[in-house]
Amino acid sequence: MKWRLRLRHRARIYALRISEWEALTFLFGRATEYIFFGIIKFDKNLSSFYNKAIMSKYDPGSIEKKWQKAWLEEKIYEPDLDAAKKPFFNLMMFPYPSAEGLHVGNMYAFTGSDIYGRLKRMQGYDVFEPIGLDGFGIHSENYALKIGMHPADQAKISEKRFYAQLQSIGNGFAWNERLETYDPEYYRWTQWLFVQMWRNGLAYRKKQAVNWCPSCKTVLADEQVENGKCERCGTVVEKRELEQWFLKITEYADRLLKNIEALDWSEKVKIAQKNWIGKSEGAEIEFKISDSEDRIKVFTTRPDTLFGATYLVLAPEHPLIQNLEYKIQNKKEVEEYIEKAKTKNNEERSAAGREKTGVALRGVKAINPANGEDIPVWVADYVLGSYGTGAIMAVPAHDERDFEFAKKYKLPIREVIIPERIDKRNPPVPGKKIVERRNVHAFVRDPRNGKVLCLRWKKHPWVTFPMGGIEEGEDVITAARREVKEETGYNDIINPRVIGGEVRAQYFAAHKDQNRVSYTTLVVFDLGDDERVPIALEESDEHETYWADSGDITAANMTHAEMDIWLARLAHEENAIYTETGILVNSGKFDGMDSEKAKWEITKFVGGERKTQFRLRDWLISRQRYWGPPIPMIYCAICAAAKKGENKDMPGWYAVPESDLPVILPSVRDFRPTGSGQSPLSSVKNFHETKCLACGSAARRETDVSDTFLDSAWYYLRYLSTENIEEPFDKQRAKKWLPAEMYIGGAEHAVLHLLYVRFVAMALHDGEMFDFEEPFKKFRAHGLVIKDGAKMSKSKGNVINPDAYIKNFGADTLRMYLMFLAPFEQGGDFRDGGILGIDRFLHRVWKLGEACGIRNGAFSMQDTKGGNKEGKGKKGENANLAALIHKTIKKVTGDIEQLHYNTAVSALMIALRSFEDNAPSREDFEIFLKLCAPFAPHMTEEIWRAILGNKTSIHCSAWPSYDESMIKEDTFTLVVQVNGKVKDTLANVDAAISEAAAKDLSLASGKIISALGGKKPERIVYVAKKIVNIVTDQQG
RNA sequence: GCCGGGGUGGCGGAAUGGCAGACGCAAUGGACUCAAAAUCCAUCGAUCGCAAGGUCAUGAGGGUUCGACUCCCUCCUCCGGCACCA
Repeated sequence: MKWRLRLRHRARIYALRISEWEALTFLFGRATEYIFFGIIKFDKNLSSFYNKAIMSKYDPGSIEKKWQKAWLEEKIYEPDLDAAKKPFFNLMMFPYPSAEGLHVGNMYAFTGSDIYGRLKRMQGYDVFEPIGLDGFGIHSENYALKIGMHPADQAKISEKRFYAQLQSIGNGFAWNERLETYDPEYYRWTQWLFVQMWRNGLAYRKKQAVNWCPSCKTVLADEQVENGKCERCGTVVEKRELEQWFLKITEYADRLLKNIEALDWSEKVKIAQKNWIGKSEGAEIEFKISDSEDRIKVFTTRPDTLFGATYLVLAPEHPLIQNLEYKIQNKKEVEEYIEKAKTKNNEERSAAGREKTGVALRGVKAINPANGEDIPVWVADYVLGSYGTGAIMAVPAHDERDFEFAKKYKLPIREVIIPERIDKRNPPVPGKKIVERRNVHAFVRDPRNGKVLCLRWKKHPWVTFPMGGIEEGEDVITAARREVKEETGYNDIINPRVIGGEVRAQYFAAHKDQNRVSYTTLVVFDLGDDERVPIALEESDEHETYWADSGDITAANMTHAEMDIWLARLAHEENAIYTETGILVNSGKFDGMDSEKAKWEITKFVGGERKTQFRLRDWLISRQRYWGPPIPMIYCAICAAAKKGENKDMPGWYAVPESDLPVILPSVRDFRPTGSGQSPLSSVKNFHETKCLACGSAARRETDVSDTFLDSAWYYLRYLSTENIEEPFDKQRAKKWLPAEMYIGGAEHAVLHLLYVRFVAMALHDGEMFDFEEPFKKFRAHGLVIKDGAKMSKSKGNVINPDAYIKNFGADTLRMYLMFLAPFEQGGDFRDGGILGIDRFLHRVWKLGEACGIRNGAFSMQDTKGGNKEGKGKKGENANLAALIHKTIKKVTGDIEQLHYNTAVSALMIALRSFEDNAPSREDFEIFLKLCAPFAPHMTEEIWRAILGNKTSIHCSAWPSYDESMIKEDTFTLVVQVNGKVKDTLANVDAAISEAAAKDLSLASGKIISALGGKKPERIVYVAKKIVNIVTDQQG
């Protein structure tokens, strides 16, 4: 595709040259002709050729470079960070420099963000749009490893390349404030941030099972593991017991969750964060161990099902297993199971279709505190050690996982919650007697044709299955058989199956004049043979028997209020378990109670405690890699032995004093990851050997580096004070510029960067560094640029580099094309073909600009005659043009505010066409040019300054405002419908027309008269300034 | 499985209760040209019809409404996110 495009483009340029040459020769020819004949006349044809000959060609290459340089010199994108009156922080996610350089996906995001910023700048805000590089981290390090370069050298190369590319796309970046996370002047403060966390008790070290990527040879945070795989390299992650540094993000779980509600952020990011934080409300309940002082605490969100808890399960990591050793009779078996569970990697543990495994702790019994029953205790790896208390009560009747496990190991299943339905067709009548009953419904199917045995009631509009009450001492199947025989006479019914448990229903039984509360069981039979016994008269008086098609057995056709539940259970048969809330049964004194109420009543009853659990876990920030900021901590073994240190829970650990920061990442030749759980720095003696700050004895520096996401968790703050060597950021400036007005970036960071950055801001807020808790007022996730139906990625080989497109068409064309593809927040398909449409558009704008310039005398060789001729005699059109201009201002402004760039561009295209037909005044054209400026900053600047002769940048000019009264039209097109179908449109109807007049006008239309065909209008609907709908009596 | 977001011409998309397909791409025809390119003009959902005009069309089916791409219900399907979280 690419070659074809290039060819076309070359052909175009070539053709352009020819046409210039042609124009010149033609001009010479005609000029001689005119001189020869002595005719002093410029005809229109000639003047247009003349124009063509003198006009410059739109050459984005030179124009773009020229203005990029001029903007830098004039500093038009550098707001005064201290004195700005209307600060507007327009932030975009900074890129991590990758091997391929900037790709179209990055450019898409930056352009979208920049257009928004440019609108705000022209609206009079002091827009601050900084840029930098997130250059530390595994991503960059792996690339350096691959090409055999040192990451620091590689960074310098990437830096140059990225900045050149970022320069070429024409964004209004504040280049003075750029930053790189690997710059010691930057990571000095990343380390400072860690020290603040440490001092505030938010950083700690702990040994636990962590995610280890065997390919990246480092540990990872939970957020960096996707489906059990490393988000960087896709390798299956293992569990390793390691001592690591964590940041206590869980301490902020509740606030992080609560604040989400009020954020003006993309909804999908908010939802992803909510899910990730995963708040669950429930209870902690203690189970005593028989003949022991030990207790097992479980967390459950369903304490209402406690009476149905028929066993307990401990996670393999659960510490109590060690305590109970003396009681466990099958110790060896249990130990083997635990050992096996440990070595299982995440994939095996979570693979689809996995089967649950477990081992009973023989000799250990727990006591269900609700009913005093002895229940078995199992160990199984479907229970996670890291969530809740690492132990659960299993309620197989009401939990799918427990059900699966109980079925496999033949553990008892006891139903304690049943659904309830209130019959909408025969609702309970207040004041009537309430009678409780146990019922059966018999579902009898004829296996030959699938038909189902039903009753049609004679005195009531009911259709039911054979049904009735269960008599004293009778079991459900016997009762169902009896009812079928009594009511229908069928005697040979076989294969009885009870489907699920009881369902409670409340209804009014009209034939008995009482309200019923029924507990009904569904029994399914197959029909054996057609033989029937005679039925009693009182039965046949009540109802007739018939066979219904299985398709007619629906909740709408059948009278049973439980029908929807029956249908769901019939579809699943034996696996029909009920996991929702309902009414309690088999639960002693709580029988009949509503689940929601029973949750807390039962918790209280057994002395449990209400508890909130979060799914979120602490942020693991150590990395056993080289390319990152060393964690600024020192460990002294002597102090540790003496239990001395800055934090009594972690004796021996000291933070590097702020005055000693940064701890410089030493330049070492061998920076490869070791794979031993130690960082490469652990072998650099002169790095880690140091003295204890407290006692002066030999001590060791921490050799792990911190996660890249810590670098990016505060970068927006540093942008404000890149020159400041005294402090990480200037508090006054932070107060002035933050929270940022707009933040644009990818949705893939929903639970990574966007969660961490909120956490860090909250922690700094609590450390009284600033007033706000949330750093970004508004966040919008941009869509992805798709190529050939797939996300752009190196492995798919469909990454598009913008450079070639910028070279061929110019950055302006590419910018506008990207924005025109699809709604910005949705993303779109990058196809080579579409760009030509924008290319044409910009050439037309250019031409119009030059024509305008000529008319206004901006060119030395002016064609006044031709210009005047075009400009005059079209007064009638000008009123419409004015309305269009105001409409376009409104549309473009509104669309940019909402990031609907594609429709803004479309509005500009419509306006351009009208301008071409109507020869706009200079003022009108300038308005149009301003509207284009955010999309095509270079070309509009060239026209604005070089052609129209303005002295200052278009990007600092005032955004045009519109006048609502100019948009209002005097007339409108009235659409006339007959029975909802358009039959006529009446143009130029007075906007002030009355309803009656509009109706009369419509009825007078010839087309309408014939469409009505003599039928009388029954009703006429009129919607002001839009539509008349004539409804005739034929309409149903 | 659960939670989001989609499904509209040959293609990208527009229209959030009122003329479905704005705008653009591609395609076709024409003008200009010795010719080509560029440019300009016209056509461009399907179908019936010589035409006027009719009929059908926004994933499928139902519903609400004078009127539904738009609101409600059921289902199909694609794309994201989470996934043994008790």
